[in-house]
Amino acid sequence: MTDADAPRSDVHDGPEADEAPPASAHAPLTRRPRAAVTMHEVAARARVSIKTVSNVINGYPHIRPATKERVEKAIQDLGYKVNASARNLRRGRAGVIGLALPELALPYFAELADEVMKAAERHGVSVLIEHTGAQRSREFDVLRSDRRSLTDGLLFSPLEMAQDDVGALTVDYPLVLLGERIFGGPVDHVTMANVEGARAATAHLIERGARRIAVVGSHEGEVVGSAALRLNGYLQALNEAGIPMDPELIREAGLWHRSTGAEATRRMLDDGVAFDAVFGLNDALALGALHELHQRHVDVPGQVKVIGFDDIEDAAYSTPTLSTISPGKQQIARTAVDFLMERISTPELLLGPRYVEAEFSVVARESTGG
Amino acid sequence: MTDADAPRSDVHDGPEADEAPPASAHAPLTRRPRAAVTMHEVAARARVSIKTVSNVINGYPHIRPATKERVEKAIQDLGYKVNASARNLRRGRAGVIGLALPELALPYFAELADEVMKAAERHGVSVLIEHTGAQRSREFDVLRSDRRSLTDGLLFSPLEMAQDDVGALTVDYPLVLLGERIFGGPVDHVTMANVEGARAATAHLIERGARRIAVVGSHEGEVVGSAALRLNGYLQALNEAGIPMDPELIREAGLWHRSTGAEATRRMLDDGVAFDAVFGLNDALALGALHELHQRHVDVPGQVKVIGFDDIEDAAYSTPTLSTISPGKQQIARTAVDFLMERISTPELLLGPRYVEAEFSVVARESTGG
DNA sequence: GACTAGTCCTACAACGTTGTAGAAGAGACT
DNA sequence: AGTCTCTTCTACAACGTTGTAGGACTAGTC
Repeated sequence: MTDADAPRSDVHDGPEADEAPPASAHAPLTRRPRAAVTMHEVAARARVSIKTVSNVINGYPHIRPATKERVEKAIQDLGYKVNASARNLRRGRAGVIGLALPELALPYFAELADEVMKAAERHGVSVLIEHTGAQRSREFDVLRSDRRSLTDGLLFSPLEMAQDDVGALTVDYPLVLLGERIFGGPVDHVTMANVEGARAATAHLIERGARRIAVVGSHEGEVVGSAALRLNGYLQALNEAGIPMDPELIREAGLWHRSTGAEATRRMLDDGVAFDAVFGLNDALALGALHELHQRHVDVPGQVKVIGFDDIEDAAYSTPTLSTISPGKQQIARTAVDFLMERISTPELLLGPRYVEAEFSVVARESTGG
Repeated sequence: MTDADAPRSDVHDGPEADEAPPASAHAPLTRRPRAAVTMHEVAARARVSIKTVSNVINGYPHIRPATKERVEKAIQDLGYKVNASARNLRRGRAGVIGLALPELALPYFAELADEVMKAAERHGVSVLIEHTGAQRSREFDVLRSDRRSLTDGLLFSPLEMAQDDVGALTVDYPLVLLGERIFGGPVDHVTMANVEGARAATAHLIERGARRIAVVGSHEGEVVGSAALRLNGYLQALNEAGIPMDPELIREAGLWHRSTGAEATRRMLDDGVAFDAVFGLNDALALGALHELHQRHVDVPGQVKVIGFDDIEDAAYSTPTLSTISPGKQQIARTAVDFLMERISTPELLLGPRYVEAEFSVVARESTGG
C-alpha cells in the first residue's frame, strides 16, 4: 500500500510543477510564496479524480467512507480552500449580495446594515457594502456599476433619487428597494410604516397632554420620502384629535442630523413660537432638539415632550432617554434579504413586485414622561 | 450592411442556445430571463475576435479607432458588463478586500468601516464586511473562512483574541491587523496611540483642576488591549503629576457600552467614593457616565469633569458635549488599506511586519469645561 | 526589393471549478 | 446466467475571461 505505484489516473493535466525535483533536498524553509492549492493537488494526493474531490466538498452522497476520508485528509494536509472565483464562475452565482446605502456613519444605516448582515448569514451569503454618500449621481452609479457583477443582487436604499427616477430601477439583476423615496417601481420594496408610525407618535404626544406639537425636519414640497410621509401621519393625528395645524410649528431641516435638529429648535425658540412638544422626524433630529432644549434650560418632559423616529440605540441612552417609534429594522432587513434571495434563486418565477411595510411600535421613554 | 451575412468568425464556440427556435414566433413579451451578455456576443456583433473586445475593455493601445468604436457601440447596444468571477479567476485577483470587525452597530466600528470604505475606493476595490460579534471563536473562523477566497486580503479587528493567539495570524494571504489585542505578530499592524492618548486625556483633566479622577471600563488582569493600554496612560499621567493612584477609582466594565458605563458610575456613586472627574476608556462608557451623573443631579463639568476616548460623532452632540481623544480614524483606515493593497499588489516584496500608531488629538468640549 | 519594426488583430490555452454522461462493479431479482 | 438497479467513481466539457504567441498587414530603412 505505498503511494508510488498507485494508478494515478487524472494526473496528466495537473500542474507539472507538482513533481518534486529529483532527490534534490530543497530547503524546506523556503515557503512556497503564493501558489494556492487546487483540487488537482488534493485529487492527486488522495488518488481520486478531481471530480470526486468536488463531490466530497459538496456533500454528494454516494461516496465510499474510505474514499471520503482519504479526500478529507488530503484537504486537511494541504490546507486546501475552494477558489470562490472559479466556483462562482462555474455556478453562475457569487454568493454575495450588495447593500447600497448613504453612509455607515449614520446610526440608522449602520444598524440596518448590521441586521442585513445577520439576515444574509442565515442564507449563507456575504454582503458587499457600497456608499452613495447621499449623492444623487452616485445612487445612479451604484445601479449600473461594474461591481454589480460581483454580486447576485442588490439591496438599494436611496436617499436622493425621487419618484421621477423610477425608470432607473428597471435593471437586469435582482433588486430590492428600501426606504421611501420611490414607490410603485418594478421591484420588491420593503419599507417602514412611516405614516402610521408618525401618526402613532403624534397621538402619543397628544395622549400625554400636548397640544402645540412642533415638527422638526420637514422637507418643503416633498411628496414621497420619509419627511413627507411622516409629516402626513402627524397631520392625520392632529386631525383625528381635532387640533388645528399651525404652520409655524412645522420646521424645515434638510439633513437629518443632530446639528440640524438642534438648529431648527434654536430658531423656533428664537422666533418665540410656543410649543409643548417636539416630534423629531428621526431620532437624530429629536436628539438635537433635546440637546438644544437642555441648553436653553427647557425642562423635558416637564415643559416640552419630545419623541423621535427610528429607535436608534442612542435613543435609549440620551438624557433624558428619548421616546421614539421603533420601525422594525430587523423585520425590514430579514424581509428584504428573503425577497432578494428568493429572486436570486428562482429567477424564472416571474412574480410581480411586492410591497411590505414592517410593523412599528411606540417606545415610550423619559422624554415623553414615559 | 445587415448583420445576417457577416462572417462571424469566432462564433462556433458561442452558446448554441442563442440560435432562435426555427421560425416559431416566440412571444416577444417573455423577456429573456437571465442570460447575461458575454464577450462572445459583443465580438460577434462588432465582427471582431473576442480578444479584441477584451483589449478594448482593458485599454490595450494598439486598436484602430474604427474597430474600437465598433466594439464600444456593440457593448453599448447589448448592455455588456464584464463578468467579475471570470475576470477574477483569470487574473487571480478579486478586487475585494475583507473587513472583519465586531459589530457595525458599535459607533466606533461603523465610523471606522466608513473610513475604510472611502480609503478602499481610492484604490478601486470593494469592501466585504464580516461580523465577528466579538466572539472569540468567530474571530478565528474569519481568519480561515471560505470567504477568504472571495477577497484578496483582510483587515482584521479582533476584540476577543489575545496575545497568546498570535500564532493564528500566520496566514497565507495578506492580512493587516487593527486594534490592540495582539502585538508583535507577523503582520502589519495599525493602531492608535492608546497610552499617549490616555495620558493626554488624564493630563487634560488634571490641568482643569481634577485630582480624584475615576476610570471607567478597566479590565482586570489585562496586559495588552485598549483597556490595559489606556489605563497605563492614565497611571503615567497621575504619576507625572504626582497624584497617588486610588484603586477605588478604577472601575471595571467588561463591555464598553453606555449601559455598562452608566452602571459602573452608579456603583461608584452608591459606594460613596469621592471623585471630581471621570475618564471613560471609550466614548460610550463616558456617555453612559454622563447619563448617570445627570440622573443623580451631579453637575458636569461643575462638580465632575468627564472625558472619553474615540471621538465618535455622538460625543459632539451629547448633553453636555463630551470631551474626548480623537484617535485619527481616517489615518488608521488609510494606512491600513494602503498597507494591505501594497501587500496584495507586490506579494513578492517580503518586507517585515510594519507597525504604525496614528496621531491623536485632545478634543476639549463642555464636559471638561470646554 | 528585401529587411526590420511597428501596428492591429486572431487563435489557443489556460484560470479552478462543477454539471452531464456514462463506465465499472456489486447485489438483487428473474 | 441474464437483466436491472444502485453505488461509486471517472472523463470531458463547459463557465467567461485574459496572457501568450504569432499572423498579416503597413511603413520605414538601406
